[in-house]
Amino acid sequence: MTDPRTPTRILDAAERLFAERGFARTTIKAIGTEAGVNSALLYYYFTDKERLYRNVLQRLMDTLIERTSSRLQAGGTPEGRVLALVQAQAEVLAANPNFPRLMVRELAESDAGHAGEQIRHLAATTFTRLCTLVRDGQASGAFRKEIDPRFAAISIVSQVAYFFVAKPAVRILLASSPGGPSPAIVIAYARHAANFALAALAAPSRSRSSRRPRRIP
Amino acid sequence: MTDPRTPTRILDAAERLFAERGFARTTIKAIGTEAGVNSALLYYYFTDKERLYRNVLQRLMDTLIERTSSRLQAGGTPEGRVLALVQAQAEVLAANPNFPRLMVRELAESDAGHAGEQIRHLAATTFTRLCTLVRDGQASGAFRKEIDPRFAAISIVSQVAYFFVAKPAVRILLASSPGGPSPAIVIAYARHAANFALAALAAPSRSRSSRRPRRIP
DNA sequence: GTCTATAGGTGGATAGAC
DNA sequence: GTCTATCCACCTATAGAC
Repeated sequence: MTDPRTPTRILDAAERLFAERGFARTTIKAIGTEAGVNSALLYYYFTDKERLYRNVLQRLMDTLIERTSSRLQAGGTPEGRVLALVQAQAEVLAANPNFPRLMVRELAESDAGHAGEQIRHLAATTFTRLCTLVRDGQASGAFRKEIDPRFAAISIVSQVAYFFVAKPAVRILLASSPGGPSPAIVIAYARHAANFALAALAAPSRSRSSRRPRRIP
Repeated sequence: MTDPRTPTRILDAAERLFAERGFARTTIKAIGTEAGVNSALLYYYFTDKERLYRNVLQRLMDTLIERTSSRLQAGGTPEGRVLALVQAQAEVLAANPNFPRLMVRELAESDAGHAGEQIRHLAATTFTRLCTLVRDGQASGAFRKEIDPRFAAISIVSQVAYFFVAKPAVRILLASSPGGPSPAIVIAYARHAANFALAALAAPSRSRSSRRPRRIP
């Protein structure tokens, strides 16, 4: 029985299991069972386990890039664009809970990773884009100039990314349901993160000499 | 030949390999070789692979707790204490590069983790402590009251934690050496992160009506 | 305490029928 | 395209000599 949905089924199952258990602990047989197909089929479609894994990652990255880049076209003030980026990032990660887990595993794997190159490149691209954005804001006078834009980019991305990675711990702090924080909380957090970043970046209003209390040099 | 340093050697080797490759991809034989001892000895000292892993994690967590709690006794202003916490966290993570990797793996593993409970508890404790600290600052008027202290705690921890997790990507952005960012950069980043957080938290100076530009409600 | 040898189990991958 | 059966490599864990 030829079923055109078989490859998709396999990818879906593989994505779920790889994210939950990691590459090594996930068996081909388990993926087959989860997908409801015979495990020998995985070889027919994806040659071997390694390639299957990379396919999973690639599919995830494609949707990520597609969904964010459409949200980032709109110009506007630097503040508005930072805001849009943070929210787009939060939305995508919230919609694909498997992505942050897989991504973080790859990052943790450093050099021994399966798809380290793809992932590192993606992360670096996000950082770089944000970095430019912060520089623009500094040039326009909206953001404080003493901040290193590269560091700022890391700070901003971190807030959102880590929220999803550390979900189990966050769940305890927020006393939220076992399935992770509710969509409402995720949205609230994303808004908080954007505000937090903007408040940190904001140039002091040119009003007074007593600018801003105690910061270290 | 009885050698009292054997258990330590094993733990050191195991820590390195588990952090690099993860639990499943790390073999008992590889640990033995790395430690320069016969692999059967691992069973003599640690019963089985699972327990060895938990011992590695436990040792790491003990040093983490010890080093940070000593740094956190000192009272002071809320700003000073946030500062101290961020820097202590950065120092410990920088000194034990294996820790963030192992920790993040466990977090990613969600429920299927080997030592999930320990790790989640540790993370939650850190969050909770910071959370209280932010609340104190809000009570004293040093920090803005509209911020949810739990969200703030997540934002603050994230900046530092993610920096170490995403090292490979950060490396590209910062164009730093293959061994990861230099100590000087790590210190600089830690200072940035503390400032970033404090600037975001700081209550607006009670000077003017035009407080702080464009924040979303 | 340390080592050798090996049992026993698991999982990736292939051959070949349908 | 899909399934059954199976091979083979590898790894955990133990038995037992020294």
